[in-house]
Amino acid sequence: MAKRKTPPIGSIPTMHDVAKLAGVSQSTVSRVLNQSVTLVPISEETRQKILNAIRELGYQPNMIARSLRTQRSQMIAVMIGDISNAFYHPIVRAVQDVARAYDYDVLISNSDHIYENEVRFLETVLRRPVDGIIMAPHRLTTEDLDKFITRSQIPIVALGAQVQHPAVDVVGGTSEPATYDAVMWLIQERGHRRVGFIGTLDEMPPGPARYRGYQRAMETSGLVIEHDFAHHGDFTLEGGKLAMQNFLKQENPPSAIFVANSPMAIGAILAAQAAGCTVPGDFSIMGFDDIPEATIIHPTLTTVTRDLPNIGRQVAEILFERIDGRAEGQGRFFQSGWKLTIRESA
Amino acid sequence: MAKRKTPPIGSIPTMHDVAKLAGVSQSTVSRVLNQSVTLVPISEETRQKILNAIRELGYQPNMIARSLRTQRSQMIAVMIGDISNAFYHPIVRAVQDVARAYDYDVLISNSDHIYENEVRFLETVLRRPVDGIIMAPHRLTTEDLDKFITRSQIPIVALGAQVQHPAVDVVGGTSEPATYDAVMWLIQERGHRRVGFIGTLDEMPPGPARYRGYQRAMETSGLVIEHDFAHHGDFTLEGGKLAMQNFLKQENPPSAIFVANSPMAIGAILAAQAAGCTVPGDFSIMGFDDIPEATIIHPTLTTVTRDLPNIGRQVAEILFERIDGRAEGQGRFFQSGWKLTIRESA
DNA sequence: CTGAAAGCGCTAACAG
DNA sequence: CTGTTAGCGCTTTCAG
Repeated sequence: MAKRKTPPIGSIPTMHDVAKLAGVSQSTVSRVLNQSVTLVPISEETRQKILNAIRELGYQPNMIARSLRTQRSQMIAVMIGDISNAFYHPIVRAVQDVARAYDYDVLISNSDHIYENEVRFLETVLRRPVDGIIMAPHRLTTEDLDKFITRSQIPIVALGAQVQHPAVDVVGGTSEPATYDAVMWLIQERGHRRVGFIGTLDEMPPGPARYRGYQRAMETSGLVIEHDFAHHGDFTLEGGKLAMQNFLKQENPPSAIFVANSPMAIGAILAAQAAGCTVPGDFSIMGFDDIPEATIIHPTLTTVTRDLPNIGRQVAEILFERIDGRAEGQGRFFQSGWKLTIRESA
Repeated sequence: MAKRKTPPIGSIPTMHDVAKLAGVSQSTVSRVLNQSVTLVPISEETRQKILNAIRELGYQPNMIARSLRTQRSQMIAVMIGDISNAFYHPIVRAVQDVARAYDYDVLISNSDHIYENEVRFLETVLRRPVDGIIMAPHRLTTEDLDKFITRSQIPIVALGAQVQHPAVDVVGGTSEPATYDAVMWLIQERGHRRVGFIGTLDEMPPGPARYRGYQRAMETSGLVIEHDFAHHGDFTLEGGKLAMQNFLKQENPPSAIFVANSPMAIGAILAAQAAGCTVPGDFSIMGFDDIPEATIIHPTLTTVTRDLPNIGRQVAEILFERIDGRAEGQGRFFQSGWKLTIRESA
């Protein structure tokens, strides 16, 4: 009696099937597939027999079984804040490219900046162990992260310096200094004295860091932040509109507004124009991150520009350094660069 | 001698650890976790002991081991054409929401419309068996798909009617009729006699279907498609600019242009304006799919509008019907609805 | 009501 | 150079 039935048509062949067809043992098949790992040589003859059998059956190794055995999943997880925000697109694309080069698959998750979703993401990667994590946490506390890290040991790279944990690598730290630069430029190059701010005023990153950069630039320049100079915005285009509408109601609004991200900056321009104001005539407006919409809007948007594809590559390479054991110990910090892209809106 | 060492700090607990702590066998733990499956009742006392142990250890079942055993991965894969194209965002978001409700994870992959990437995606889901696939194939041949399907048995739902396979469910079929409607509107409501077209003229979907809709509307109206009325565009904003530049060079260009997707339509508007032309004054321009950029551009873009979140939900629900065995047999076809969103550009 | 045992497909010692 | 064997963590008969 056969040990194993002929596999039903359409069922996926296993290593066993390959071994049977090639007339060798299953472990020999495994060896030729992982030749790099084993130092043991294999006779060219059996190698060919096995390779032929593999081709004939169209065999593909089952990653699930392999993962269970090796305790590696060949998969990394990425949590982004908002799939609609073009800021993330070049980053995701770059991460996928790097992962592909390392022969890894990518599990993408979208948090929509909601705390429950961020926690759920952590639970997911605990149940479905991935080999590494890239995330842009907005709501997660350092405590949540700490609880996760002591349980999981999975390397994490965070996008944005809001996270403070001795074990996680961080790429970011542009918010404060880049905002400072941008606001200084508005003041020194464009001669503004009354500069406003739209961004999160609550704890949600990267709100606070960008606000601090704004504050420092104003102070350095000896300018005061008047009572109504800063309005809250939720980092969406609609949020930018709402915030701008607050400025438009004011008696004596700022002449320039630094907006903490570009979708909001575009919303602000649209709201100003809807109210019959001109940009940059009545308001100079500056955004953060150079997304495609920045050149669709009229006037085109002046922005703080980071090299997003490069950040994506960096973040992924840093993660793979950990995964491959090329880096160990304390979490590292990488500051990414930026420049100002001057267009029409400021 | 202990059968199993105390798990090292930071290592993930297994069902075995839970069983030991609760003083029961591992299979009993499995039973309380899958209570719905088993019909066997479990004494409230052991149930509680086990639940407590689970809580104490913070145990989470290992999905990889479960998958190997059950031959189900609790994961679906989604292949989209272009992560930068806002068309996909509401769809991806809806799919994630539905998947979450079914307790599934989502593996997202970005093909960038490149044949090799699409093939690679198929290989990936063969090695890492997912329970279902949603894809927007652009370059894959029916033959590629057929080869895959006979090998894998994984249910597939395709977005867009370009795919013809007896086993795959399709959601789409709007391209031809919606384009027809849109072009008819340009002719009948706006009085255009000379209507042009930007889209793929090669085989790449959804180019041909939209071109056929355009053709039929022109014929029905007794209008001729002149030699230079249709230009090729690659479905990106830049591609739209290039195509428009061709029209701008012409002696006697069309007065209205139907553009096969909205990023290209925006590129066309930008190119026209850069050349000193006005929209809709010199050219009426109409796009396909209502993306956020449509209301950022000035003039705002008139589009064919599909209910994208609804399409995403539909596509996911159809897939889960297959996965759960609620649907069987022949691939089904679902036509999604559309309407015209009239704005300023046409 | 609960435990023992088999086995999903694979890798990695350990023997030859 | 190659085969045998023991699990990875889990579900699911099969016995009690």
